[in-house]
This record gives sequence, C-alpha cells and structure tokens, in this order.
Amino acid sequence: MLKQEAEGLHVYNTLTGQKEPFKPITPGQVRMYVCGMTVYDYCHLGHARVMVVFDVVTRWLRARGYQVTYVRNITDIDDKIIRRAAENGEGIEALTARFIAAMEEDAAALGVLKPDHEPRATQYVPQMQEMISRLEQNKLAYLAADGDVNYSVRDFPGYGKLSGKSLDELRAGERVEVDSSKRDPLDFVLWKRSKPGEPSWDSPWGGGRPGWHIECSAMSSTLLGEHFDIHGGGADLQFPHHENEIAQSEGASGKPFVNYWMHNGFVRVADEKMSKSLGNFFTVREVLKKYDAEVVRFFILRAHYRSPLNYSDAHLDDAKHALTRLYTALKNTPPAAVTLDWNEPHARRFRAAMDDDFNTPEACAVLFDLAAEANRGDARAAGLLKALAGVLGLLTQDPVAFLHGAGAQQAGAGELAAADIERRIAERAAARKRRDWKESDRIREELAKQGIVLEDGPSGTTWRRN
RNA sequence: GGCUGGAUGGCAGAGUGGUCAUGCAGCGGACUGCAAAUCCGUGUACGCCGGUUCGAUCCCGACUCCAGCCUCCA
Repeated sequence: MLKQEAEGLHVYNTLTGQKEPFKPITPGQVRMYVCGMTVYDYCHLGHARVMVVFDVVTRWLRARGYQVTYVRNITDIDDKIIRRAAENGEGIEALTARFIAAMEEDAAALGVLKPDHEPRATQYVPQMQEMISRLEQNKLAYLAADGDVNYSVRDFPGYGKLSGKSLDELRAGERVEVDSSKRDPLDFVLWKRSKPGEPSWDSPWGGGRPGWHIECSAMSSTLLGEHFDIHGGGADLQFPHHENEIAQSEGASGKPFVNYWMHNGFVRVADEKMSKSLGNFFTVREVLKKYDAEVVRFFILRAHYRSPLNYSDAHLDDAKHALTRLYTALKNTPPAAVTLDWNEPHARRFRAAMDDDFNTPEACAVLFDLAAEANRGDARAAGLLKALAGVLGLLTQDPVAFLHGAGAQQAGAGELAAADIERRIAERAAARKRRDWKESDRIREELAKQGIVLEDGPSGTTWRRN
C-alpha cells in the first residue's frame, strides 16, 4: 500500500477549475458521494462511464491507503418514474425494483465494485423534510401559492459558484419557463405537492413528494456528514443539480459542503452527447451482447475521465484488439507472483499517472510497455502487468478464457463450441504430421471463417476468437 | 446571446518549452511449411495567424471550427 504523502494525489476540482493537491478532511479517510441513476430504464453507456470512472477513483484511493466511504445513490422517485410506471401500467415499486436489479447486474458485469452505501431517495424522506424545515428557518425556502415549497436562490449568496454562472447570466438565457408561483425563475422545488394518484408523503406542507435535488443533500449529509471530501457525477449534473445541492446543504448547515467536485465527460455518438432525450443511446446490456464487459471497461479507461468519449463499434473493436494484446502477453508468459513495489520504475510511472488526476490512459500505456517485456519472456513483468492492471479492475480473467471468449459475452447460438474447435485442431494436427499442408490450411481457413484464429506454437496449436 | 471545455500522425488517445507516449491499422525484417501470435525496425502529428523565447505542439493574444451547460439527462 502506498504512503499517502509520497508525491501526492492531485485532483481536478470543478469548483476552482484547477488540479489541486488532495487533502482529505480527516487524515487517511475519504468520504465520497456520487450521483447515481434514476431507475426508470436500463443503464446506457453514459451511466456505465460514471460507474466505472468512480469505481476506479475509489480503487485508486484505496490502493493509496485511504479508508474510503463511497456512497452512490439511487433515485427511485421522480416525474419520469411516475410517468413510466403509468405508461407500463406497472406499480412504481415494481418498476424501480426491476431497474435496480438490472443496474446491479450491469455494474457487476463491468467489474464495478459495490459502493459502501446505495441509498434510495424514498428511504430518506424524513431527513429531506427535516432539511427543508431548516431551510425555511434560515429564510431560504418558502411555500408558494401552488403549494410547492421552493428554494429562494437569490437569498443564497454563493449561488452559481460551481457552474461559474451568476444569476443574471443564467436569466439571460431565458430558457427557463416562467412559473408565476416562483419568486425567481431560477428558484427550484424542494417539496412538490402531490397530484391525486401520485405517491405522497405527509409533511408540514401537506401531502407531497421531494424535489429532485433535495435527496442528494439529505442522503449525503446523513451518511457522510455535512462536510465531506469528494462529490462526483456526470458533467451535465453540474448545473443545476449540483449547484442546487450546494445551495441546499450549505444553506441548511451553514458549513462548506464539499471540498472537491469531480465531473466526468460524456459518452458521445457521432460527436453528439449520448442522452435519453436525443434517443441516441446504447444500453449496457445491448453492448454486452457484442463485446466482453471488460472490453467496455477498458474502452472507458483508455480515455481520460474528463474527456469526451466517442462510442462506435470501430472504437470498441479497437479496444478489444488492444485488450487482446494484454491478455496474449499473459498467455505467452505466465505471470510470476509479485508483491507490488511502488518504487519499481513501471509502478512508479503508473502511480504518477494515477496521482495526476486519475490519468488512466497514461496508466494503460505502462501496461502495454510491461506487456512488451512480458512477451520477451520476463515473468516478473507479466506479474507486474497483472498486478497493476488489477488496480484498475482489468486483466482479472484467465487469459485463455478471455481469448476463447473474446467478442461476445454470451457465446451466441451458432457459435462454434470449444470441443468442436479442439476436434478440428486435432484433425489438422494429423494432417500437418503427414505434411498435408493443403488439408491443414483448409481446416484453418474453415475455422477462420467462423472467427477462430489458430496459432501454431512450439508446444502445439492454440486458438482464440477474433 | 452568456458561460465552460476542446482542436495532436490513417483512426483512437496521453503528454511535454529543446531525445520515446501508448494502442489499432500500415510498411520492412526475424520467426513459421505457410500463417497467426511475438520480437526488431519504421511515420517532417500537434487547427489558423501573430507574439514571448536562443528554441513552442506545449506560454500569451486574435481567429476559425467542434462539443457541452444555461430545460430533464451520467
């Protein structure tokens, strides 16, 4: 495990727009909150990116010796959920349970470790009400004519500090719908009066349900305290969601809320943001039919978390070939058992990369250098390769198993079974023995047509799926 | 319109004021019955125009183009 002081981790903080030395509030401990999913549909690649990115952040913090408490919430009550459930003629609980299960499945497939807490909004309604009351006491919330409780943004002096906007600038956009019951168009709902038939909780302001932003403020302070280290999420949450969280949390507690804000870049399709509203999204399970989950994870980690990531089959294929190279090295040279020495030159470079705002592409470059050394027969390099990749949650499979399965996760129907392949290889070996190259090449050709690549080595023929 | 980011070789994608990113693809060689894999070698890459500098892809300024946010979105 790494000494935390050595050189030092630097994190890009959206709040300041700069990389800053990372200093936890409590030495040796990190408390991190990440905005998770609203569970009314399957995860798409954008969600996958958030999960993988902050999974790696957590893993690296732990590798560095920090004791991490990682919270990733689940939004299980909101307009879209209500609407979707109504469309489906399905109960809200049934709908959310279904998509929570699907999300857990996707996350597990992608090698994402479970967060320490996965709180659901519906389980924290009392805490939200308590916070809203405090905001009322602090003159930051008011009951509007339509029965909603709103946050009064102009009464919170720091409003806009995360997104770098002033209230005037925001208003200039004039895309905000005029809502006469709000004192300021940017005021947002803390507590929403329920319409008949909608889920409703009793409250001092009448039957209603929480606004979207309040859940994160309530859950984070309950589980991590009013002031914690890292808050993460997709870049699109910067405004208004995270801005509003700050307003709520700091408005209620009077304390600073979060020290480091981290936002990951979008997944794009044809240079456009992948999003539900554009309809240009690919669900995780859809992609996993075509690509091994580790390929998807590797694809995400080959780009820096703050950069945009363009999705296309060609790019996934590229990632697959690259990952195949890594696994091939492990197959060629079985890794020696090594204990990670962070002062070893490769490990040092890897560490420096990860310490520099989680520069996973640079860390991956180290992996490829080690693969080259492993291919020259260096079992220690292979061992180091496996160990460092493991820190990123990569190269966790058996190399031969990966190479035999690479491509589709589920060996699709119509795909040649391993036993058949082995049988053909044996037949080819016989042909080769009698120097019948024509027959030998015919068999190889035939297998190639089915995506099977044969590799003749000194100790026999091995195969992999292309 | 306002505010953020970005523009790197065929593609993907890091990074740096003056010797290497890395991967995929390509090319040449080795190995192989032939391949594949692997190894060795191989590319006048840094949007455009000025400026600072002995020297800029990297610093500064203008410009062009792209993406994102300003409405739900990871």
